Amino acid sequence: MKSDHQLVIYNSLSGKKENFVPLHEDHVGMYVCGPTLYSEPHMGNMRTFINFDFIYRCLLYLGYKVKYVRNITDAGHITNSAGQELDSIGSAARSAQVQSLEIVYTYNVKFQELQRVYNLLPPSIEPTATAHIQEQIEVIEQIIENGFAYVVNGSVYFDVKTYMQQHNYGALSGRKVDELEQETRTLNAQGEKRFFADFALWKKANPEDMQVWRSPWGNGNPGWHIECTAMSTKYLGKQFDIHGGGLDLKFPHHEDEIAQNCGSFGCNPARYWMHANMLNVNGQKMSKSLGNYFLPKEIVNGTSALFTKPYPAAVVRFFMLQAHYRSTLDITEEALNASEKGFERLMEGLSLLEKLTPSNSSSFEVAKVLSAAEAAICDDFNAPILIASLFDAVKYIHAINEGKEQLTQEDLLWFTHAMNTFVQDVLGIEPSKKEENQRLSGVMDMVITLRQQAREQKDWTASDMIRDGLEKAGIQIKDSKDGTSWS
RNA sequence: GGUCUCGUGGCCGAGCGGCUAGGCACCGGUCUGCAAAACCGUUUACUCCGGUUCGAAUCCGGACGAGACCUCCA
Repeated sequence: MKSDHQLVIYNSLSGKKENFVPLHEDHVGMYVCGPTLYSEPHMGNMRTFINFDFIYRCLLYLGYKVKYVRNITDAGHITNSAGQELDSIGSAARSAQVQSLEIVYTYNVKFQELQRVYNLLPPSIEPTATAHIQEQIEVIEQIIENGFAYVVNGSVYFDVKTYMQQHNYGALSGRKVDELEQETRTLNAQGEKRFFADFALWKKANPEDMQVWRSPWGNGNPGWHIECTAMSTKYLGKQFDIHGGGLDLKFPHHEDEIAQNCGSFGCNPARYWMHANMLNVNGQKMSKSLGNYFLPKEIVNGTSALFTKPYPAAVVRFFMLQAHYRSTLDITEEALNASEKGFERLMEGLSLLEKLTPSNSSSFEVAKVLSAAEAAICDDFNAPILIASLFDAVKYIHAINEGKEQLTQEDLLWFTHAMNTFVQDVLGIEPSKKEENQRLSGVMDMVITLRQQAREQKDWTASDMIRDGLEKAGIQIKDSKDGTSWS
């Protein structure tokens, strides 16, 4: 690790910030629960992926060699909370009258495209559940062998009661099983389960299931949580450094993952559990069931009913990083507009930085400005503080430009390189690329010359007509001492 | 109902015992033919009531309000 600051991470398991010490020096293994591809991920899903992408980038910045695994759920999850069975991938496929494979493939292509648009670094590996059925079966067999699961009528259930004799079920979510029991006792038909809190590791196939695999217990589907245990173990080992996901996965998904890992390999899979908070719309969690969601592509192409205009993906990303990953974030047009302005200010600062002229001496310490940014990264990946420190740096950039502050050639290069690293590599914000349209710029040069002539002749009517006309066409004229520019 | 989290200025959002967060908006200024843009400066705050403390937005207790999880969910 190249930073002077000690990296501190908030661990959901302990509820505290802890010094980060990787299992293997300079290496980090990180597993993040990815999307379920029976529909297109919405903006709330994207926030989680953006947050973990930022965390991934921070770790890389700090000099760690990171193995980042983010799974893709393409196997149907079966639930039977109230005796009602639901295969989400299967249902979507049936209604669309196409094979489930086709659905999953279609959404996967869209998801990959979204990752490019939102500038997410590709994970080291993106394993799919369907390609790891064998591994899942092997983990289940191990759990059975260890006595923490039982087979009933072609299904396999995790035996929470037996598990609790040796392990702490509820360590992550803070749930007590006897409390859970009081809550659920009245509701549900226990069915095949021996104990209400038991959960399915393998579920016997239903006649209408589209996805069915062979197993030692007959044809069926893997349970909802087993894929993550199988894939994280395969690619990162029985224990690794960081396990992340959305806050809503804490219980039961992550709790059950811990149980499965302890039940098969005897240890909690991850040393640090990290949970990203939700994206809210009007104070409520964005979710499919509430119907208050919009898609990441809709905000970019301006087709979301919530917003009056499109916002570049980089602006949306910037907006999200202005809040800490552990806080909820409310998305509104007003807030987005504020971020867009700030985003432009930062970008203009960066482009001005490239044009600064060096001096013989430096009037301030570059290291001090940069240190604040690095400290923010190390303090539980505090993106908003990082951004605030970059705005502080922008003030210095303008001061240098106005001759109020100076930097030597050497310091200026250092400053420039660091700023670009923080913005592009760490925040993952690509500077807005000006579309270099040769023909348009030729025309604009001419129009500006015409207007300049009118101005020199004090023909304000003509000059304002040109200015207003361009404004209507979405081109803004900027007059300054050094001449006129447009954007 | 149970478990938990949160309530910060016009908006979004950091901070989490003493030190300006930041962005946007507002206001003032510089610049300008007038604008716009840009830059500079700047006002406004910690839901309420108690307690601990020399000192609390920050810790403790209570009230009110909001949200999450307990069911697929990032």
